Amino acid sequence: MEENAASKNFIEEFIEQDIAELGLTHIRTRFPPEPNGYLHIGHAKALFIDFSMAERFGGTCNLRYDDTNPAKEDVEYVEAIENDIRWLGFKWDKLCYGSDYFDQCFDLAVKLIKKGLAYVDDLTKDEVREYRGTLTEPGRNSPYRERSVEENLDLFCRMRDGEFEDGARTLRAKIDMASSNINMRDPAIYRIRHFTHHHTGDMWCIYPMYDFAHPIQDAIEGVTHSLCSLEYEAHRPLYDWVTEHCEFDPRPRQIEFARLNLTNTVMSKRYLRRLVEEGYVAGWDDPRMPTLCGLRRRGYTPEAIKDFLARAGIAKADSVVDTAMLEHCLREDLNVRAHRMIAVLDPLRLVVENMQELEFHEVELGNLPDQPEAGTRKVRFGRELFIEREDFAIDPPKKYFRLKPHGEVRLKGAYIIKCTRYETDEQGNVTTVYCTYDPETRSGESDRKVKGTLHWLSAADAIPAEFRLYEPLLLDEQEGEERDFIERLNPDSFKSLRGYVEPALAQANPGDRFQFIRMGYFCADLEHTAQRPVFNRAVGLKDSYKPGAIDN
RNA sequence: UGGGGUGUCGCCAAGCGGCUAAGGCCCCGGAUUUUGAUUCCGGUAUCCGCAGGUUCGAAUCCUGCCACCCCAGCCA
Repeated sequence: MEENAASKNFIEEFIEQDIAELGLTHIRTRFPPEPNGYLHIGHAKALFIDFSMAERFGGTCNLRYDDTNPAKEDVEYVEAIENDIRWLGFKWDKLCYGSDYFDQCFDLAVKLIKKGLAYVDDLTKDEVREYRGTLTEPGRNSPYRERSVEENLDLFCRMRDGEFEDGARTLRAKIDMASSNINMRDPAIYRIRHFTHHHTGDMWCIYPMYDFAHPIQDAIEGVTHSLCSLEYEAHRPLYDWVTEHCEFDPRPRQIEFARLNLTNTVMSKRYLRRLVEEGYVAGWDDPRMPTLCGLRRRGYTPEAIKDFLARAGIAKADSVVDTAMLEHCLREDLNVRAHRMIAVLDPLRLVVENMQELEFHEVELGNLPDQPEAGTRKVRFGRELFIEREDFAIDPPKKYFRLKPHGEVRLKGAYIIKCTRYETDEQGNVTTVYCTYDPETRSGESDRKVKGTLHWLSAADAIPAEFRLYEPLLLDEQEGEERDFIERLNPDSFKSLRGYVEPALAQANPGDRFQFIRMGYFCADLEHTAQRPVFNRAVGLKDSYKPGAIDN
């Protein structure tokens, strides 16, 4: 794997600069998911950046649950998150919970109150909104803004002690209601939430806001670089305000990068949740989902995902990366290691007329091209075979290299056959194709060339299997008005086919990946068993055959 | 509209005042091929959002304009 050593991304440049100017000796980052959903490939980008930046400078990265809002979070997700991160192959230094710092957050809030930098506000949610002003007009000070330190301390402690209802009061940072940056107009830093927290139980009924808790968590853990996505850029002044006035030293630095977008894919948790809850997909791990569990079930490898992320790059420009790039990375990874097997997804009966009923010839197939050390396996060639329905055409288009009446084709690893005739049903559908094989053309024993090579299965040995084929969940965005994403859903994103696989595949375990020759890369599904084989197509092969093409 | 960002090939993305604007994906040729796969060669921006300016010289500096994204949660 060649590396572009010369080119650094902007985050590396910042970190190098900080190392040189601040004399940092240990770089520490953190990956801070909120446990309110499953990780998707967008999170994988953040993960990749957090871990790779730390690693590049010999530092470490913590996994920290950003769990300051008990109403949205659940333990169900914390286990799934750890599992997904491990699957990707990242190793965190410390496993932390933001909620483990609630004591410190509370103490720091008290400290700010004592410094005259925070106050308890009695304004309602609606009033706060009114007082905040707009993008163009400054806000007004809350009538409670000038309460004494003593009163604020008393009220804040009573908030903590559960004396007030949810929403009755908040603790606000006293900054500047006229700031051109709305995030600095006395942001709420604590709110009352009588809610059982998945990690701290009923210990607290007030919870710090992200903008207050996050910089504190970073500082406490000794995070040097807090890497996050672009939408937090406007919050950076507040992040810095918190670490400054809480008097942390050294202080972490927040750096923002553009999040990942993929063509024909939704990434927002809100939309993914709708897909699951409204039944458009089978679950969070539906192979069409961009979740890590979905990609895993689909057959994606951690290596392919990380390679993709590295290739897509890290920058600040909003972008939408072509899903073709992700698919390319998977093919490139699987090409060198997925064993070549045979599956006929849409079977058509082929009878070799010059073979006897119980006559079989054993032929050997290589597991990996150009890699004899990957081994071989033996299969039987017999009178009755299955070929792919699309590999036979009565009236083929030009440049059709497959089987046609009186045409010749090679059966992979076996013989060259010649089509003699075919039968159809009343509707004209082909039911059986007949051919003769040429005994002189056994694989490896003949120089005779024919243009086409087909995959095939011996009907006597083939095992019934289900194949699940996937297409993008979303259709291309139309020009002009934006539709609700539900209307963009691809009605044909999932198709199930009943066909056959070669006997060796019965031994496959869920998660095993193969290339089914000429059909694509497949992965044994979670539900796969020897009795009921099920394979998901992770990605098709590149295909330069264009049946409709006009040839000159 | 106030603030904060971003604009380099169809899609990502290098480039940080000086040879003919990296690379990847996609696409198109051609060679090899018992996967129309892989592999291998070769091709694809006289131009860097637009307009001015500075300079011997700019995608890189300056000015103005345009487009897009983010911020008015007691979400993260």
